[in-house]
Amino acid sequence: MPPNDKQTPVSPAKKPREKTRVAALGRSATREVRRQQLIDATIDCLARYGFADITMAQVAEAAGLSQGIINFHFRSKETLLLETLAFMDREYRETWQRALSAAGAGPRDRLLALLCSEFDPAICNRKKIAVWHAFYGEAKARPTYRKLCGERDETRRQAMREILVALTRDEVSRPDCNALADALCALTDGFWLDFHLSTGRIDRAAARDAVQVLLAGLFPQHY
Amino acid sequence: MPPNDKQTPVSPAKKPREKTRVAALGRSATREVRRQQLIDATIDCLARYGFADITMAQVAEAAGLSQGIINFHFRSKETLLLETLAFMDREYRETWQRALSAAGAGPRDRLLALLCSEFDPAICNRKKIAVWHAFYGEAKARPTYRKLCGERDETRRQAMREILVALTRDEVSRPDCNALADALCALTDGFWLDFHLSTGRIDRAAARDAVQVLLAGLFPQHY
Amino acid sequence: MPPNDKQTPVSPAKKPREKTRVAALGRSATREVRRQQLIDATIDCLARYGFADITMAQVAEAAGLSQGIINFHFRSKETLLLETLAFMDREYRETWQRALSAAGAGPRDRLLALLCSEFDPAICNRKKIAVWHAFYGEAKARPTYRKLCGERDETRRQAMREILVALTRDEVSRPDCNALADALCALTDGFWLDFHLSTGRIDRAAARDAVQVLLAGLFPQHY
Amino acid sequence: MPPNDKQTPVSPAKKPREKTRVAALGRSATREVRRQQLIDATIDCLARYGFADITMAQVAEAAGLSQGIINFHFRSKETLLLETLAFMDREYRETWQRALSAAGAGPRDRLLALLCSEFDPAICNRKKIAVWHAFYGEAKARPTYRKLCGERDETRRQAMREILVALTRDEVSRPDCNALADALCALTDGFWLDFHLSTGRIDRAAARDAVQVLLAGLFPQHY
DNA sequence: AATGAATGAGGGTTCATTCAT
DNA sequence: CATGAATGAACCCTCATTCAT
Repeated sequence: MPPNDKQTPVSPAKKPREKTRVAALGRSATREVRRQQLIDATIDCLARYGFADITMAQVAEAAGLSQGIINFHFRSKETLLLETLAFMDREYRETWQRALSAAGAGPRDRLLALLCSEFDPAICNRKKIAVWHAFYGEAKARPTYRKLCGERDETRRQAMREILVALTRDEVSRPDCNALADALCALTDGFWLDFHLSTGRIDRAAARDAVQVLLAGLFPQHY
Repeated sequence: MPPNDKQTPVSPAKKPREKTRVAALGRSATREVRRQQLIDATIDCLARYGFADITMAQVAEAAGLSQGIINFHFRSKETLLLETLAFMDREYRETWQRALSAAGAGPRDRLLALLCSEFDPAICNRKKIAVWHAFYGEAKARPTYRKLCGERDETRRQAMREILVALTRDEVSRPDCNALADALCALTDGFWLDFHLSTGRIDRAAARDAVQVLLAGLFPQHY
Repeated sequence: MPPNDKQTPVSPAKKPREKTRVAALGRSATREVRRQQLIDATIDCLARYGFADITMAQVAEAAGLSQGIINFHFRSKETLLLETLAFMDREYRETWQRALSAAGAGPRDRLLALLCSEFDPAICNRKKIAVWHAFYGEAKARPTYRKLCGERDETRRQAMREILVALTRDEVSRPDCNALADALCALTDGFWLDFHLSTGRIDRAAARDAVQVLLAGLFPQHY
Repeated sequence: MPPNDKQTPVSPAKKPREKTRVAALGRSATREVRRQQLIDATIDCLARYGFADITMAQVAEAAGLSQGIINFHFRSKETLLLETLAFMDREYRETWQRALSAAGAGPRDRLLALLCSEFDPAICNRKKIAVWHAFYGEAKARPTYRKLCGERDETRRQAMREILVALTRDEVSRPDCNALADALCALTDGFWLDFHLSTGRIDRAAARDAVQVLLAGLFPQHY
């Protein structure tokens, strides 16, 4: 099971030439529905064409809507892209926070839950990973992107630190939890890059296993 | 010491209007010199403007040359970009291979050398890292990029595997060296992303230390 | 009366800077109207600037539209040029076919009608002739042009042959109708070139007369 | 025998990368030799690429010389083109004038000689005809070309008129020699266009025959 | 709300011309 | 004389954005 998969097709109906393009959802789809529809299409197109080549026409086409509509629902291309990033940011945070909530109070399980949530198919799949890297690629040039992505990581790292502190509370020679948190976060980010660059040489399960090998090495009493 | 630094200014003199733009190097700079000059400018501009916004005019300006010259020395924008990636690929490979050569034969030192070479300022600095991520960001959309980057990683991973096998040869319960190699490679890649997204929260030394913390945990008899 | 004339001015109003350039025809002019508008402008510009120097900016300006519109309605410069040729081809064929239809069944009148239709002001005027020669000039380099022009001529030549066969049916020593058809077709083509290269030294009427002199010499019993 | 043929190859040696490009002719080829070399290459390229697409680089390449040399021997592209036209003009005039000189004093033979000289392979071949039509195509846009081509035709037409006057001196009802001259000149020009647009449907011999059919019809007592 | 024709700035690229060697 | 790297203006085309319908 490589970390991509079903990946919904960009343009479900290849010929939207029939009169009422928008018939499917009805002309009175709420504002929010339309916006999400466009954000989804943006994610598809970003994965498919990349940041450098994506065009508003492609996004509109992928959404089954007309050219001009993006500037109606979003102010500009830049806004659409930013809100797409914001959406992915929310989705990402919710994933690991939900995993933590489900894990209970023990640091051993919480650490595992936090690490494994990185490989949740909802966020860890070819398309989403490609889009994340598209945003990373622009981060240097666009401070807003860097800030958002940086904060996202920092939040997770902070959670990681706290769990590690709890986990190692009773150890005789406590390790540097900050460094460990940095390393564990880097670890999963690195696997994402691996997913992104290789074509199926490693899958989510293998990555998860490798993480556990490391955990077992680091915390033999816990894993 | 954050992992960027001196970063030579893109356009030192903002006024190239004086007659002989090319006077500095002489009109007869060899073909290779001119090409490298343009590749360097491309790296600067990619870091500064990103893949989506880089223009050939910017590159030419940054190189202190005229617009048309790029299509003279390279065939097209695409070619220039590709050769820039190829150049960075060579530089990267040479860095860790040189480090390995210098490390001698012992697996303990070789592993450390390989890991630490990732933090060599020559390749691990804000600018170069930004450029790498710019290429990563386009990898999904441009198979050639993905292939190059993927192969680069695979080569290093293979070296890592061999070292780990040697290192753990005499252990009673040998760990999964493939998984470990994956993890250690992911680890350094993840730190690069950290460097890229955060603004100075971690530096090369800290990352190197964190790696050693991990090594100490994993191979207490060696580190 | 030289074979050009009124030649509508390329850019009637030199100042298209007022907000709604397209106001005259309304923004919703049908697709076909816009296309024809651009083809007409292309004909004007081809006659005025020649194949080597025509630019899409000139055509758009001549049509009173904006630059980008050409690539919206036609795919490329090449397509616009080709469709312009196709339009002139249709117009040309319709002219002589209409003349034949109007001429009745007698070969004597049909021959005269076919020959005279070449001098119909609708197709035989400075502008159109210049455009035809612009296409002829490119025919060697662009097989599509050559093919279109060649077929156009062949169709007419075939009609000419049939008329000549009918005309000479009862003659004792029948001439070579194929050769005659070739010659008569070449004759009018040659007059077009004469119109094109000379400045008013010969006009449509004179050319028509010269053709009749020839006919009288060749078919004294008919003309 | 279609009216093209041997057509010397544009670039005899496909790889002029060997050091001394100019070795063949020697570096000290006289000024005139170089100029003619470039004019010949221009004729080749005009036939091959057309007026719209010919570039100085192609011409230099076809001549086996380097880029910058054209602006050395001719002032500009425009000058080169103009001198190429002048060369072809001279060649053309010399051909029919030589034919006339060889024909003796009798108008019957002179008329035939003048007409047949149009089909002399030296000037009537695919390449040269293509080049002539390339110039014709630009005639409307470039008055100089039109003037040259127009005068060329007028000179020949004048010769034609004088011969026809001499030929018909003793006829009872003398035809309109001006109109006849126009027609006969148009006739051969038309055949050139036919050669140009059709691919081998007619050859020089057939065209010459067709001309003779016409002459026989017009001047039965002479032909 | 939605459409899609229209706009026009800006990009990559070509190419005539220049000029140091 | 000849070379070919270098220049820079101009071209075709793309595309975000606007706006009449």
